[in-house]
Amino acid sequence: MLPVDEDTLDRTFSALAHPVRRAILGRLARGEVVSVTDLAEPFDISLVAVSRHVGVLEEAGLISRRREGRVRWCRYEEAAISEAKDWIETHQRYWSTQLDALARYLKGGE
Amino acid sequence: MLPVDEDTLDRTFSALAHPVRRAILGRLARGEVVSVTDLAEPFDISLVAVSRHVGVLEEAGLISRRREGRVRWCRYEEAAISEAKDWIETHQRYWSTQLDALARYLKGGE
DNA sequence: GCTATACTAAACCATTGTGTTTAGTATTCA
DNA sequence: TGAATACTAAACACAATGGTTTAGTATAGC
Repeated sequence: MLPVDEDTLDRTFSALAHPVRRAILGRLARGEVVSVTDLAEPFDISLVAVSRHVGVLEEAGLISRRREGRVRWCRYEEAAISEAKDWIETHQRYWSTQLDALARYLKGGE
Repeated sequence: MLPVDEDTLDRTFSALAHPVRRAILGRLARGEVVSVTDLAEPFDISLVAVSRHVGVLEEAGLISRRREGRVRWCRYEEAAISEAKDWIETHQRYWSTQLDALARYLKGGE
């Protein structure tokens, strides 16, 4: 696994740390390609606020936007979130290894 | 999988969004049980600042602290990060499903 | 060309985050 | 008991976040 830039992880985890952004990302992750206006519809905040959340997700590389006339079509990009998952899994793996070693020790194995 | 509280995810992802906290968590995830002073040693920031980072990790449930005399021993808690990973995997799963459906469609399957 | 639509930019405000230094509280050790 | 150690709390400064409203830009449709 390639080492991931710390700033990239900062941006990715920060982007995931807001419920509106998680909801937007969750919708896009289903494969929908959606305009900013449509993305904003379920929320009680202004379109401006949603537009900025979308910007944060794009900055983090979690989504991309394609311009078509007046509309910006948003779609999911898988690479960034995979890096976040990889970070978590790496540390879970250390943890599991440690637990396994403890289990073997307690069982009297080597 | 149990639905996870949004606030919990907010706290978990926020906690993971700082490089010092990821480094601390990474160390503890290896199974080490470490005092706050020892955790602070590699960093160029004050012990006070590190103590607060540790507090953020504990608030998020990612670690726990046990008091023993003057020393607070910190250790990894696996539950919280698993929930974060579950959130990511759930959305990746939707995405994969979608990709699979597309692949089947393109191949002319049903 | 004029108006409506779909945004984004800018300015503002309140809150939170992250660092600092200084104090305060336990606990240990001489 | 008195000094050193291992923190945590409190107060401060400053930047970033997340919301608002108001403008501004570009496109679409009449």
